[in-house]
Amino acid sequence: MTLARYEVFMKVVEQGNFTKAAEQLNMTQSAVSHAIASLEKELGHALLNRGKQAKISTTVLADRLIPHMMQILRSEAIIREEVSLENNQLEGLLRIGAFTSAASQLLPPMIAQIKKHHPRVKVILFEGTYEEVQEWIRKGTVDIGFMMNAGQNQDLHQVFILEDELVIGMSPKHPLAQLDTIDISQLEGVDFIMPLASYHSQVMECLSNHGVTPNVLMEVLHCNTIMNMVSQEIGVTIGPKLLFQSNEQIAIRPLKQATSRPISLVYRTVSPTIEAFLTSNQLCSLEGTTQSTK
Amino acid sequence: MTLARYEVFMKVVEQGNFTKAAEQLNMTQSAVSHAIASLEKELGHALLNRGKQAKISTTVLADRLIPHMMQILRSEAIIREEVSLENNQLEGLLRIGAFTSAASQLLPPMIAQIKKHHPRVKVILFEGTYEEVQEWIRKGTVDIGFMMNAGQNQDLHQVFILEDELVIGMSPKHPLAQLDTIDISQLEGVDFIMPLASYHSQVMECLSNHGVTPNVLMEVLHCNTIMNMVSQEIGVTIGPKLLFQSNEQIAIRPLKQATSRPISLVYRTVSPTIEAFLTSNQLCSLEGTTQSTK
DNA sequence: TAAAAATACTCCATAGGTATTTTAT
DNA sequence: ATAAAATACCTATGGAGTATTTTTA
Repeated sequence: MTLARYEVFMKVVEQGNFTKAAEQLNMTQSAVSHAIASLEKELGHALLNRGKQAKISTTVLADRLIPHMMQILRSEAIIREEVSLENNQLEGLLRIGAFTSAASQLLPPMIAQIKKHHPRVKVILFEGTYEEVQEWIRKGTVDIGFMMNAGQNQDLHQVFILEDELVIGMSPKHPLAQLDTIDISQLEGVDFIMPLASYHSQVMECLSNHGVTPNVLMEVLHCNTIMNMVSQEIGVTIGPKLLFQSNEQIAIRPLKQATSRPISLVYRTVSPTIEAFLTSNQLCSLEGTTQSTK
Repeated sequence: MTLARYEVFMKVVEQGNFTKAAEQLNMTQSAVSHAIASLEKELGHALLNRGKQAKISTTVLADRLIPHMMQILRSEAIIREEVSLENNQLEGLLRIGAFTSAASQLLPPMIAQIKKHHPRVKVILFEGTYEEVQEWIRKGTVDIGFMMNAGQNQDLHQVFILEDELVIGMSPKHPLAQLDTIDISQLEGVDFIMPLASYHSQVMECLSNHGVTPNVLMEVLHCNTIMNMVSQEIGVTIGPKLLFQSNEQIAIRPLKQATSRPISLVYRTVSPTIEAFLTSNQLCSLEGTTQSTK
């Protein structure tokens, strides 16, 4: 049994395609076909449903085996990382999951730090919604990721990063920008850009909690589009402070009824690369305990 | 990279000896030597300190790698179990850790049950002290084991089995056997067999808590010896009810100041064999929650 | 008919064996 | 002197390549 076969199999499942998997693994389509065939032969059962269907799909047995194959590959990767550490040159792969605001605001300096201390660590960023990131951490698609309200998650380690606050974002020329703090009721009937982005539900909750209905001009999916709309004085919006804070075209005003939520970095199991990532950013976790960085 | 090399390496570490490891793995000493050498070559570092020392010992790097190698082998074993399950014939290895009383009283019917339902599952019993069993579960030496006071152990699943009570064990002819319940103060000055077995500390605690000092005739390590002494009327003893209950030569009397402790089956990660073991004994666990079997 | 998977055939790297030498107690 | 590990040497299995055929959309 060679470990490589699991890697081939997982890549095929991921790509849904033998040929693409072969390319990514720098091997021939034939080798991939052989690998899968020999794996299936050794286990005595089919792992992939091919033919008849459009796409390749996994059998029920394969679905039960995949988590353990992933576990094996992860452990093997950690072994390689530990060895590279022994060579005073950490090498490895760090897959980070992040939602937009974290990816754009928090991550760049963090990645710079780990790259500075450990240039041979490859970082892959997976960007998605809050829910997707959470799922990726759980499933092991990413090694570590940002989460809101991480709370008492069973067996997840977490490091508190900061409190993210919902704020009003608007053009500095907007009348409301005169005020230091804005009461949410002041948004009643105001021209408003409704975000459909990952924090949509929070904004809705915030508005409905206080029975406020602004004049929703449009609903916009992408964060950048929202910010462009806002800076062009089309309307105001509500969003995480983190998202707006580096955009000098947008004035930020706290909400009197501010709702803030903790953002944490969360991971399932330590590994040398995760440890390196945390320590090069002066973050450390105390066994699932939330810990301040201030 | 073949998985087998990890298995070879782990067996060598376990046996501290290439030749013995080779025997257990049904291969030649030469093959083992090759396997270790190629593993060390591939990783680029020594894993074993040989020569100069009497025994083989692991390097610090090896110590860091071993847990992950074990994890890989465990996952691989689970994959095989899942596959055997697919063949309607569960095959696998179940390593159970138990202290004496559990091993002799609780385990036999349990093992009979799983053997009945799944004859191809091999069961290995590891008998040790409470502390050893606990350590084995933690380190993964055993897959599942009995624990006292399992409490809120971080990431261990547990299934409550029963409350085990400290009781007085004595010959039926002993004067105290007349009584239904015995007050611990009645043991003051009484001829006593002090157990050095795994429950020694509990007995000591029980006695000192109530300031009672019986007349300790001897201190005995083995449970069977203790029971023999007691049944031959040399003295009385204190021990877990579980231990005495099947010995009809020994009268059991509850202590008025009874101290009982919960015994649970505890495991770190599920696997098909563990699941089979639990379900064939009508035990099921609710995610780390203590659950009664009554 | 085009793209993807399977197969036939070949090659060679390596896991593992036998026999022997080297090393450590 | 003895037991255990390393090494030299050999074999065979199977992983991976090229070239080709088969299959499915």
